[in-house]
Amino acid sequence: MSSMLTIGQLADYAGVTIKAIRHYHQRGLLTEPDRDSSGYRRYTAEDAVTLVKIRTLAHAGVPLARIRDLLDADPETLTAAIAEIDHDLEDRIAQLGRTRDQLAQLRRGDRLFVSPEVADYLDDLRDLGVSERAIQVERDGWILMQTASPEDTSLWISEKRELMTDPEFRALYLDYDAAYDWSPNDPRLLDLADRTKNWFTNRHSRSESSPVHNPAIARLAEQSQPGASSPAWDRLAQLTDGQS
Amino acid sequence: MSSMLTIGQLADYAGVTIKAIRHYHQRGLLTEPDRDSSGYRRYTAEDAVTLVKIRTLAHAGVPLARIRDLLDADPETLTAAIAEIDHDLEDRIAQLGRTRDQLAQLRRGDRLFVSPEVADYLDDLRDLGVSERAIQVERDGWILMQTASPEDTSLWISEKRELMTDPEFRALYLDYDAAYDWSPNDPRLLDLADRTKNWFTNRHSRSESSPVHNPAIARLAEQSQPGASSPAWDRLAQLTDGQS
DNA sequence: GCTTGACCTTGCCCCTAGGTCAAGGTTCGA
DNA sequence: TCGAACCTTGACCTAGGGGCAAGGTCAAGC
Repeated sequence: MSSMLTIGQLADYAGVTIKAIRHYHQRGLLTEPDRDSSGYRRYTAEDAVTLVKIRTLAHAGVPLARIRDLLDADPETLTAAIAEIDHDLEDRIAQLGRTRDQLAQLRRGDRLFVSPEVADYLDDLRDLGVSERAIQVERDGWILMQTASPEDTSLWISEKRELMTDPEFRALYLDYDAAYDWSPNDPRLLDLADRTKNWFTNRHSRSESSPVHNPAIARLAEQSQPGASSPAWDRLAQLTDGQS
Repeated sequence: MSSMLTIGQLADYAGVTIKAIRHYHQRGLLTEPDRDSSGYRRYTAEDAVTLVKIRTLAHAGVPLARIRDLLDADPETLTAAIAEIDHDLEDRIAQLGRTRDQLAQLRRGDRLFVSPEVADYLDDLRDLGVSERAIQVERDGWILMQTASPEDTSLWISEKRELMTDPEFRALYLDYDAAYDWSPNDPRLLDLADRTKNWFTNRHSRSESSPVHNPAIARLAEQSQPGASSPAWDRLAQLTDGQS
């Protein structure tokens, strides 16, 4: 009977590779057909139908073992299974859409690496004119904070945000940022150290001190990064620590 | 420095498994960090950033080897690569949508297994009142035909369609279908055989014979399927062959 | 001080869904 | 009749981890 298909013809018809068909035989999805006189596999139209079913389910991401079971399940079970598979597919499509969004964020900056509220905060710093170096140090600090106690991050962020509403603090922040590159002998360091001590004193009198105001936190985050300090900052640390 | 992450903390932060991180170390995607005094890996915030990048690209289906290259590529190369990856993702989403359509067809019938024009033809047969058995035989025949010479199928289908516009042929087709279950001694077989011979005679006189009119084709397709003949049909074959 | 549970370490084999040779035998078309 | 295109089995390879074994370590509670 010449009206039977070779494995290559079957593969072309169903849009799969020969290797895939042999794999399906091995997994018991498609029964091995009879061989012709030269040992070639010869397939029927029914095999083609089964193979198209297999291909469709496999493209939908159904594991081969499950496909095997579905192929000889009763129609209701099959219908229910297809509904479920379709649902999964819908979810996966949505997930891929989300991945595309993340990919777009990856292209644009660091929004992806921290929680949205931290990202907003970093954007605000950027608007204030804070250097990229400082922002990176901040970002890394927040990442560490989030791993340590994710629930608290939100609170800490809002406290830091409030702090930033104080013009004097903002000015100090920016000056510290700028001072990073100064010479340790720069006379402006003395003034900056003075203003820092004053700010702390006033702050203490105005409200109870909360952990976020502790400069140790900032220093911790900074020091976790190599190159996060500078001669000028070391000098500043001396000037403020020595007399507080 | 306690502000460094253990592998578990890092994994939680980035939303991957510990095993995946170790796998990324092995593949050179993430450099092995320093160990603490007890041999535990200790990670920095920078590692977290890198890991989130890796996770995002991996979710997008980028092979790990490619991710490794992208991680230390220059920004333009990266941007171009991301654009390309995004494109692929778009394609894959579209493909999954198509798979969903096919899944829906799988649920509803055999449309999926043959080309649309064959499916339309089979639907017409169904409307004509042809039995499901016969339709299955037809379907399998068309599948074999499509694998043998896909380009010609369209032509053959239109010829068969035209044939079906002949009321006498339609009647013969339906009667043959019905005769499948008859007893080989059924007197109606004689009449059917006569009408068949007459039809062929008239047909021959009306137009030149084209291959599609050759009943051998139909018989070939039928015989490729076990149970595709019956005592009554065997008798009919005798009655028509014997005298033609 | 001891236990318990949660963490970390390396190493090994296992999985899916095939792809890629290699080393032949077969069939088809010009 | 000859080369191209097919078919056969077998063995090995791949990505992206999962799971388990057989430990070492750390922090909390009693």
